Amino acid sequence: MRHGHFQDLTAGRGKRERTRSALLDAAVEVVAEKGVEAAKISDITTAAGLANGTFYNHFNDKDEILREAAYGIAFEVVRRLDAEMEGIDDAAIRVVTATTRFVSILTAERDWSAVLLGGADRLPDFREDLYRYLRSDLERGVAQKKFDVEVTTFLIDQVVALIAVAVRAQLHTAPDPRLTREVCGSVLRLLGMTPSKAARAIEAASRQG
Amino acid sequence: MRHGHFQDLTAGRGKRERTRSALLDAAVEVVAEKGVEAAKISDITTAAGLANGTFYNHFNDKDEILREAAYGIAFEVVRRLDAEMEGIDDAAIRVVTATTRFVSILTAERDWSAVLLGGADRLPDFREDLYRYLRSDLERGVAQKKFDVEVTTFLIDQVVALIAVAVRAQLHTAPDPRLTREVCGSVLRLLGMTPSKAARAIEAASRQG
Amino acid sequence: MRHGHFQDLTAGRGKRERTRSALLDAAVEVVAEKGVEAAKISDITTAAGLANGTFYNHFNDKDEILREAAYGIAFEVVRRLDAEMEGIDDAAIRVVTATTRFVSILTAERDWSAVLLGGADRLPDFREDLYRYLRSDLERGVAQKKFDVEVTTFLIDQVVALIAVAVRAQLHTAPDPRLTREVCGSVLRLLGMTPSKAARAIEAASRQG
Amino acid sequence: MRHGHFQDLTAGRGKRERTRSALLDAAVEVVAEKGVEAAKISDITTAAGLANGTFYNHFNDKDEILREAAYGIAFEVVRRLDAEMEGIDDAAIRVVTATTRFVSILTAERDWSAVLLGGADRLPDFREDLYRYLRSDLERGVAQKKFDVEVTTFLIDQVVALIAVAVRAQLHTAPDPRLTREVCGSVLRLLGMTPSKAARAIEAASRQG
DNA sequence: TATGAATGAGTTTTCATTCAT
DNA sequence: TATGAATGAAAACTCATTCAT
Repeated sequence: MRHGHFQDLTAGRGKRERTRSALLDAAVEVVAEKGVEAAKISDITTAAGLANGTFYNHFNDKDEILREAAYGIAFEVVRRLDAEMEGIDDAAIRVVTATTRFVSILTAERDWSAVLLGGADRLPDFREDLYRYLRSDLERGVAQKKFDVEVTTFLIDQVVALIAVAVRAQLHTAPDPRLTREVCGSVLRLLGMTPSKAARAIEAASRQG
Repeated sequence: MRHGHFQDLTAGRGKRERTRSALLDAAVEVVAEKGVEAAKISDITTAAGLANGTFYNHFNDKDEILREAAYGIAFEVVRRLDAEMEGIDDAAIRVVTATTRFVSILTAERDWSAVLLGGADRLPDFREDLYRYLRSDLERGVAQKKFDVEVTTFLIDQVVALIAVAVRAQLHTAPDPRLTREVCGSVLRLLGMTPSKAARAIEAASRQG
Repeated sequence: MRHGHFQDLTAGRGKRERTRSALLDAAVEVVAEKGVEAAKISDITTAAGLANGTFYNHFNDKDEILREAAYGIAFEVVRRLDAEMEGIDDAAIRVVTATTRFVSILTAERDWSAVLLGGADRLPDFREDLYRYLRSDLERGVAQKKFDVEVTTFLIDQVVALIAVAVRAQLHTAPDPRLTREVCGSVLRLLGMTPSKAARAIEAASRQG
Repeated sequence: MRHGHFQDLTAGRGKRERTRSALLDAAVEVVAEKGVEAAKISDITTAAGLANGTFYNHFNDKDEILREAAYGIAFEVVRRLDAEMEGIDDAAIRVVTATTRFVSILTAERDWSAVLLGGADRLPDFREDLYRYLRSDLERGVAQKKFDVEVTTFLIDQVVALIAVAVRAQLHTAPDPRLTREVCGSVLRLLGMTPSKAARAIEAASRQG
């Protein structure tokens, strides 16, 4: 363990908080490396440089720590996204920006993807937040006559799946902006834009970002 | 355990084959119920009505039986698909038909999805087959000027992800043809068709099917 | 482990039953030696000459094996008692005989006491049987005008407590028939007999036994 | 934790003493609730509203605190008993009074029983005191020709066992003076009094008390 | 081949005890 | 002295795998 998002959050805080964060960061690291199922409690404590039993001073079981890790990461991702979205009015550009940024965050913080993907069903409320968020952008696009679709949960599922493909594709290789750009095009076309309009929106977004 | 695909395949055959099939069917059933990781060897033998140790007369470990189950199922899915695709020339209609049929097979045989989804990376060669297959249809569509995209593996990843969304959406509910139809539209738009052309292609495909 | 009651019971039976019995006998032995709380699962399997995990092929936890051991022993004690009580009509002699025999069984099979005493509350139904049994003898004594008490559950509690004192007293020393005889007197006096009548009844019982 | 016997004892004293008492009271409470074996050190400190490690500033282990708690309680019980016994000459009335009072103390201070019963073998010297005490009353009864028994340790074991039955019977229900009275009769009969004389002694004792 | 009991390494989990603050 | 987080030995429990029948 070197540092980690959770330890950053609790840097000045009490010892308990810092140990807890060390465990959370270690969990993220271990899950990224070995997968959710293969991650043992002892892997986590070892990665955190702590004794085995210490785990149980802070969490009841693997599920609990993973849920919390996933939630913390999700929260941070949203926080970073939010910052970039402010002031963007055009729905297409919003979608492109969000997608691009999302993928870029997850390819920068590689370990996060495994926890987020592996813990998707651990985060029903986060999922709801994310979906509300996306839904508002999609509806804005429909209102702006940019998108030609009916906005349903099922549609959002599809958008999310496309973005996940982009994340996964860059998970084990160097980040490749072209893939991200491609998937932005895919999302826009999925939402009913023609290939050419989609391409133009991406162009506009990249100028603006 | 009642019957199962693998037992159908080996109905008249020798005892060894039939036992083996019972294990494969049981594995599919158990994985569908509890997931790949939670499925224990003993769950499989129990579901098959066999003794614990019998497993090792046929397979070396869980991975092996799952790979084989996934492969057998994948093979059967392709077989059924192939039958329906013959004689269809229009790429858009081919894609719609394949998608529709694929989803319909997996929603009919519910247990198959879990094995296929959970065993995706266990089937590198099947994946290749599937991708070659899809690729030819997509390229045909580009040649026919129906699709306006560059056909890459990454694009196929996206198409597959959309189809998977449709399967997953119907996994725990009654099958809903509207969802399947919707996802067909999504795929066609993803491939660069306009919403209206996509809708028309779906219409045409459903008349033809 | 040498032999043991439970292994005697399952001598000719299948392997599963015999292993199970070995565990039960080992549990009795270990509990007698270290007490209920200090007895570890691994002590039991070691005493039985089995691997650790084997325990869980037969019982879910310590409580379960102890409950079963206590029940089996209780059953056997009752069986042996029953044999000796047949044909005795005089209630006082019945009580003396039962007490004497009970104490003698438990001092002969030393290990049984710990399990029976330690598992008393694990055996609600056995307790009920035992109480019904005692109650009938006490009521018989009242009907015969030998005993001058009101027969209540609370009274039986007291009789049982006196007998337990006799068992405990001989648990860690050589059996001493005088103690048993003494406690028989105590029980009869408790039940309202005069010291001299009580003494005579004991005399009579010992002639008869 | 509200108050407790040990805190009463050290009310005005220094902090160290008061903390120590809080632990003792907590130990009594916890043992009453969960039993000796199940009581964890951390249960005790938690019940005392203290930190985990504080325990070791005062006691070395669970055994030590329980021994001390049992001793303190035993001491207090004897103190209260003594007060009531003064000036009673008749041995039968002494026994009835002691029994009645003892049971009434333990049913009033419910938590004490568990510690006393569970810690019986932790208190060899207290046991000796108690036995000397009882022995002198029994011998007095024999000298007064009230009791018709040989006074042995084994006999005292039996008397104590009967009293314990009365305590236990009222442990989880509301106190019931009839049970106590009943057990007084049992003790007197055990000691060789006839039922009618025993009844009269109890009558006399209750008039006197 | 099928059986299913036994195995024991691998993990989880508990909790008395230590120790820096 | 009090704190309470960390420790790690010890115990419980799981389950893939072996093997005698």
